[in-house]
Amino acid sequence: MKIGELAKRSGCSIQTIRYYEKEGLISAPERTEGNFRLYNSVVLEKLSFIKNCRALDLTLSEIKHLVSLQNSPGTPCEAVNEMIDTHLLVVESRISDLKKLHGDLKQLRLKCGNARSVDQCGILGELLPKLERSPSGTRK
Amino acid sequence: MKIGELAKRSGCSIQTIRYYEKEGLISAPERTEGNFRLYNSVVLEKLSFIKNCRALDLTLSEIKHLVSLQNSPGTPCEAVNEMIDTHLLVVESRISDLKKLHGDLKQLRLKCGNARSVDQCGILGELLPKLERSPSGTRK
DNA sequence: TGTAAACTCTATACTAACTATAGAGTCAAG
DNA sequence: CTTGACTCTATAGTTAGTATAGAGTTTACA
Ligand SMILES: [Zn+2]
Ligand SMILES: [Zn+2]
Ligand SMILES: [Zn+2]
Ligand SMILES: [Zn+2]
Repeated sequence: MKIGELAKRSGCSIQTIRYYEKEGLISAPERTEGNFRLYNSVVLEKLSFIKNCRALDLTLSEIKHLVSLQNSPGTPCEAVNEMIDTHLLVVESRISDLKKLHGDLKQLRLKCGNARSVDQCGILGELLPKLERSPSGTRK
Repeated sequence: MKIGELAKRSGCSIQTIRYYEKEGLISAPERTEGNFRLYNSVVLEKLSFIKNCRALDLTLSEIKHLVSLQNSPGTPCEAVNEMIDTHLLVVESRISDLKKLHGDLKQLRLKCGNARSVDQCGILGELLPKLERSPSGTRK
């Protein structure tokens, strides 16, 4: 199987497959005489594993770690659990950041109805820093 | 005020200020004889505006758009409202993606207790592609 | 006056995980 | 034998900065 077919079957793009190879997530395959990569179906499983991990937003470096763990089957799997736990914490904190952001944006949105002009826009006004507005005769 | 003082007063790093200048978010200031940037306090307001926008996770390109709107005060502010609305949608979809991810991770975490070995890890097992497991005598 | 410290300058490389070329080579069909 | 589809490597771009290197400038102090 050449890289084009692997791409179709795995759902990874050709460039992504070459990128994973360069990053050491999958091993370099044999080549044909003409220097084309030649894959067997085992790599499909590897790519599938990587896709599953990426769907959980694990980083490539974390995935690399998991792959290397798989290659030492006897060792305890504690590190896997810890990785997932850590990852959960990251995701939770991202969610709470985004919720705060969402609240802020909602509130900001309320500051302006339609059809004002830019200089009177309630949203832009809110984004500007709060200044002592000099009421017209005051100076610096 | 030279760039170091501006950095302290604005809370942006020196590199960030130069970066914003390069990206056209703030205008290039005067220079001293020795080619040092010289700022007046107006730029503090501009940086503050940018920081407020970044806190809402608006992109630099969106902020650039807002800045250019501010420079045409007469035009209607509809575009501002639309930007915030669009941004809200993006944030909402990120939140729901992350919630799904969180659920998936939680469930995955349950697949493994402590103290197993890597080859029997429930989490790794879950991440591997589902295969017809050949029960030992079966072949391809 | 000399010089050392602190500051600033530009240009470049790095981050993450790809994507998108350019330009060259390979292969199969007609 | 040529066309088209495929593949190769190397390089640049994406975002919003951060972090250098190496050079020049300014300030403080002895
Ligand atoms: Zn993680
Ligand atoms: Zn408005
Ligand atoms: Zn946006
Ligand atoms: Zn486990």
